[in-house]
Amino acid sequence: MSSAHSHPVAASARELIVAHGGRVTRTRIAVIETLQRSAHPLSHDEIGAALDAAGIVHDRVTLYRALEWLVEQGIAQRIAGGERAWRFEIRREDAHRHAHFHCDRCGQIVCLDDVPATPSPALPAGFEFDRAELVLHGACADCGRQGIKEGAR
Amino acid sequence: MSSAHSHPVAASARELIVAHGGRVTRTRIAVIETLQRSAHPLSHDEIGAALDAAGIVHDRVTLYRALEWLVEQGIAQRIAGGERAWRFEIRREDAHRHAHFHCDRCGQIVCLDDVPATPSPALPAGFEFDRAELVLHGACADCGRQGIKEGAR
DNA sequence: CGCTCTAATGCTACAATGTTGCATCAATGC
DNA sequence: GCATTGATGCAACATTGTAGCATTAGAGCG
Repeated sequence: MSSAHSHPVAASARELIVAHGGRVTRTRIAVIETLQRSAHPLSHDEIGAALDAAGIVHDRVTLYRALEWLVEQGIAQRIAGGERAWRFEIRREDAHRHAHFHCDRCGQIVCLDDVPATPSPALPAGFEFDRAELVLHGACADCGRQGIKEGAR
Repeated sequence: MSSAHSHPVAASARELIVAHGGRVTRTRIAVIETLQRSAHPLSHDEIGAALDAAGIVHDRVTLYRALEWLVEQGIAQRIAGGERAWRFEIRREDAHRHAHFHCDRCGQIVCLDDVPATPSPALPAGFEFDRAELVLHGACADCGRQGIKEGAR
């Protein structure tokens, strides 16, 4: 089960880890592969569930640290979802800076590969620009069809 | 005590509350005035501190609920800061949709009134657009001058 | 293969942020 | 002043994320 993705998997998890001077552990491999397989950013919780499903024994803290390391190494990146939990996705060279869509009904986050994240940051003097995060809010295709009620929460 | 702000206060807190069919309480008034006085979005914590400083007795939960109500009524709006805490600001008619800048060093959030939040949301079919949140990351004027080290966290 | 070194892990404990339930208080309308 | 009920305050809990530390297990080497 690794052929039907819109996002081609560039490097193997093992290669990525070694290339960044880290140790190859089951947790890191599983986390990277889970992220690579997913079409949208995942939360700690979702990644943890995926590891459980795959029978990978892991600790909550270990998962946090594995993700922290991936972000530090530039392998993955964090985005601030609509809720107060981080979400993670593999950093792909092709569509590195894209916007995200947050469904205010189901909480799902979708990558908008076509929408670039940052246009022209006209910042005040003295400010140093690093990156932009563009999150569109609304209802996704599934939720939108069911009619929008009671909005976000 | 309401003259030296860059953002002119449109309506009095009392008027705003009554207009939305709510009861005028000391907590709500203080929260609204605090937000109106601030040039940038505030977190629960910061608002709580402001109430304390003003001698307004209040409960943490009450503050959460007051803010929740303000957002429901459209008086205030929430933005997802870089950290996992919400930040709040008064919704102003003039610059309703502006971007925000998050300093990854000091955590401060600044309103970029000049930068519009959303250009052209070309969403996939079936998606319903509600609003956009554009957050630029980097170092603010104060932090940038001190040189950037150890990046975000 | 066995040994060493230390990066990662897996606890436990804790901090910060946010929510729920319920009894009490007080703003509003009469 | 009195009743009604929205708003508060408190306690208890849920979720998300961190810190400290002993133990485990990758990776390199003889």
